[in-house]
Amino acid sequence: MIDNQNTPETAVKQDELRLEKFLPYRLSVLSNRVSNAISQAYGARFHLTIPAWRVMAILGRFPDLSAAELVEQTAMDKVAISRAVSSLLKNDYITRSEDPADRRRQVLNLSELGREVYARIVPLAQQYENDLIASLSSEEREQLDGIIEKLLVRAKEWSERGLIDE
Amino acid sequence: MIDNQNTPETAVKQDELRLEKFLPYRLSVLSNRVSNAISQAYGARFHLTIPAWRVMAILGRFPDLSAAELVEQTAMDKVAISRAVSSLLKNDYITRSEDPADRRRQVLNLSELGREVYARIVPLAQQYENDLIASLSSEEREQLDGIIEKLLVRAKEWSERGLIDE
DNA sequence: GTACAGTGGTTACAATTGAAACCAATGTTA
DNA sequence: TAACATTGGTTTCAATTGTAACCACTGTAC
Repeated sequence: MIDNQNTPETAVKQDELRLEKFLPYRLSVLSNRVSNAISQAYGARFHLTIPAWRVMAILGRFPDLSAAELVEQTAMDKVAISRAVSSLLKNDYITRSEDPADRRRQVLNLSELGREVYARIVPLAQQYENDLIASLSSEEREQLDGIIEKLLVRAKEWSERGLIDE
Repeated sequence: MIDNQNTPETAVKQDELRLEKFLPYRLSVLSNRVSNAISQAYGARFHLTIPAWRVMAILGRFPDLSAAELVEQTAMDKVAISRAVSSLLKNDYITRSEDPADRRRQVLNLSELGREVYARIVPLAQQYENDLIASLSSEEREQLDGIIEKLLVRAKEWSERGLIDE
């Protein structure tokens, strides 16, 4: 429908932006498609939102965390964590206990039920990841790993040290 | 704060998910950080949301599109496009004219002002992209390009043909 | 012609999200 | 000890987003 012939690969004006090749845009499309697909898979089965599943995924690996430590681990904001935690408590997927040493702090863990759900979702998630990278060679997978790591470092610097030029 | 020593690279239990290495998660964190940083840069200066800027970016390259064609190009949904278009009209960043051949269809274009803004944002966006990939070698940049393309194809198949196993 | 399906686009309403205000407990300074 | 800043976490309210219903117009079948 859209005539592309006037913008051949070899001659792009510098003052034009080829959105379909613009990395931030491609990352956004890719990430949204992937997250939506996966969350449909487990969301329907276990009534989990993306933030809630993330909290479970972290607690599955690192027990005895507080909400603040979850914030630190996930880069999610504290309100999102708070809501995810309260919905997980309603589902009985996690437990919460007071820290006697600091009565503001509340220690979170997967419940028995939560561990069961976790154990069922993990292979599902891994299956999606495997399917996603199925068309990559093993060299490409290693390359991707290193590249993403570098990009994450850079993007984190932006959020910590402020933006370019400012 | 979190003790990582009990999960060395070399020995990960298969029934655990190392979220910080899980590709969908990393993509999400990366994409959010990048989009937020960039949109802060142009959003503050030009009162543009991410969807609105995307519409401008497409119209800057492909004039005379209708809203439906924007949907096709961007993979955004039609409501988001409609809202972006109406806010851009308010800003006088785009123009809208009826298609005499089909009175439902409305043809969109950057206005004079819109072209000026576009011309100022494009280098800004490119600067961010360059900064993001600054730590990649030129080989890595090419690798990334090809890899993302493959991943996008796969993820698109998910959204078109339904999920794995279903 | 009139019916009726399909398309372009907007509106309405509910769910999700984010920013800021807030409460309670702790730490720090004097 | 009293004052005040800090931290952990929740609530409130407004902005953003997604789904579905909707209106206007077009194309096709009869």
